[in-house]
Amino acid sequence: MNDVAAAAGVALKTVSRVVNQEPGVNAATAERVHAAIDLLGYRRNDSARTLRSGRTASIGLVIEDVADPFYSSLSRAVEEVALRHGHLLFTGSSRESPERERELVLAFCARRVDGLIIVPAGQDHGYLEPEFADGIRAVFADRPPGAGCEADAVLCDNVGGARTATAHLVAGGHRRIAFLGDSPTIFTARERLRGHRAALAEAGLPYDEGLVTMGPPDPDRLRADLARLLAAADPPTALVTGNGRFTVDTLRALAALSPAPVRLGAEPYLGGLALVGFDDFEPADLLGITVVAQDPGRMGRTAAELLFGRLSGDEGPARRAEVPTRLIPRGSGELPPA
Amino acid sequence: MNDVAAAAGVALKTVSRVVNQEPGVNAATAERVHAAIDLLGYRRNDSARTLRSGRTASIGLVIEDVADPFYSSLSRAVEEVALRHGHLLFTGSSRESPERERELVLAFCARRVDGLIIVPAGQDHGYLEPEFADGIRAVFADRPPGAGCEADAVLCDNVGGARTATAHLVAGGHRRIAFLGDSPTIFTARERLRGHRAALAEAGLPYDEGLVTMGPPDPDRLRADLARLLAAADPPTALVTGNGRFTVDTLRALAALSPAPVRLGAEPYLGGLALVGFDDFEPADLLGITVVAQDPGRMGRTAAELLFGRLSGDEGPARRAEVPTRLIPRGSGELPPA
DNA sequence: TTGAAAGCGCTAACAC
DNA sequence: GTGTTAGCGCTTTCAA
Repeated sequence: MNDVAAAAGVALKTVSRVVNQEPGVNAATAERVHAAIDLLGYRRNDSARTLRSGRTASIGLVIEDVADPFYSSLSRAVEEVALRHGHLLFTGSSRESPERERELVLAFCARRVDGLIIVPAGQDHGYLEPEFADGIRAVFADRPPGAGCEADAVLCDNVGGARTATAHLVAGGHRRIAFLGDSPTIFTARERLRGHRAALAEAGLPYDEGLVTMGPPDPDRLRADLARLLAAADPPTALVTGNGRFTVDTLRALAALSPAPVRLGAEPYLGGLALVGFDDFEPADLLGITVVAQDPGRMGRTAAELLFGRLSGDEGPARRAEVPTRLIPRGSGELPPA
Repeated sequence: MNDVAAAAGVALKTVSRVVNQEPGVNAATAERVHAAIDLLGYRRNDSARTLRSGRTASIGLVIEDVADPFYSSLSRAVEEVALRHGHLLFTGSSRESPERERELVLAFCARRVDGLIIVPAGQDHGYLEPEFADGIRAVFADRPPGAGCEADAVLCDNVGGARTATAHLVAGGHRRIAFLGDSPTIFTARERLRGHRAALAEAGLPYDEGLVTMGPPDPDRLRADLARLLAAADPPTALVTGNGRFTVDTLRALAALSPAPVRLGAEPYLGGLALVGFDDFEPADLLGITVVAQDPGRMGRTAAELLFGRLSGDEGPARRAEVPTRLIPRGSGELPPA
């Protein structure tokens, strides 16, 4: 900037004004400065700008795994909003490790991001306290912050969605409905189970623990659990799967267990079992799978807009936003009990 | 840092040494400094560190779209390697716009990232010249840099993979094989078509332009093209689809066009049409779709490792790495001609 | 083993 | 409309 100023025969500050498009610079002077900039190939150093102004024009996003379609859709939406606000985006995957979540968040904070969007893996966010005191803002997405941490959160209507899924099957005449969910350590998994139970209770159906299996996504375990369920004296006639990955893995397991070839569409499906998946996934339409769809794009957008609201001075108590779900019937959830 | 130094009764520089784990600090002194750090809740400001030292310990990744499974897998691999090298990752999606690609890259450069991994949308990378001169390193992934830009690139074996796909169908007895690809403005689409043509030529089969449709991913266009192909006097007996999105959209179109219910597995499939898709996608196994799989994770890892090699002083001429493909037979590609 | 001083490239605050 | 000065928080260099 110094060199540019010298080349243009003006003061440093004038160059700064031109570069930042501040008003109050003579057009002719600005022209000379621009010429000098082009001549010298000058580009502003944002690190210095950041250091001086205190704002980095960047935000950090911590998710579970970029390669998971749910989170990558969320990422895209966040990226979109960030760019519209002139901010750049740091991304990191926690891989469901509280340790990594913390490291990533703190690394972003050390870079002095203006704000954070966090899909928390851990339950304790006390480590954010000093950052909050420093003025960093955070919005939690998909899962709430740990107890004692006052921060905005954007959540899916997990209970309502799961209730809808189960109620849909109940309305179709099913009485024995199995629930295959993620590990109960995960917030969304617990909430969805709650919704499932609520639907059963509303229908006056008993809650049978033998029809519930929850655990980390391990195809082998899932297949074993499913085989056990189906071999029982009184097997389920329908399944509710707790997220996109579980739905696909369940289909794989069923295909492996099924004697007859698997068929697409609204035909008798997978040995007559009905299925409703929580969370939509790419070719669920081709597979004829009924789902309760989430809206990761909307979740990301909502979280990002909430964050930028905070960054532009919106104070006030922590907010909770809830993103609705939508039942999409495609055949598998409309099969009558065998 | 000043405050910490005062609290610990040492000089600023000593705090710096402790924070950076530089050798040559008395254990007792370090202890006092640590105590002061904890007491004051001090965290280093990386912006200032960056400004002074000139290294940001961050890299920028520009891809086409985070929400595309191919690129999100690539992202995850890059992220993994970056973290292992103690670097943070800026991510941005160009959305196939050369304009946006350029803006993102330059924004990352203004942040003084140490290096870049770019999936280029544009053909002209002259704008990188001054950045290269400044010491920024770039590795291109999935597509090569525009002419005149000397930079490393990690590419998929597009020609070989497409040749394998078509040759596989030829070996199965097919003589009329349609190719449904992405817009010819895209490098990979052109290369894959080349591979397809090479396989036809090697089999002594004619190249029929009427069996090729290329264009941006638009389901309606694809369906119209497919309807036209199938209604022709001499329709194809097999299809090669040019990427994951096209494969799924082709299946959708076929399902819409098909009078009979669509079936999965090795059964007569989609009116007897055989299909090999370029690029694997999540439940292709469930759908029984034969594919030539790419390896986005390996591509991302290779690109990132190449970049970090450069960052640690590896000079020398620009390199090209090629990531192999793998044919995965699942039924749809093994159907005989109708 | 520790410290003092200079300065990275920029913007804020205030002259003129 | 333009310039001057100070200083953001750190690392580098050199001295003790």
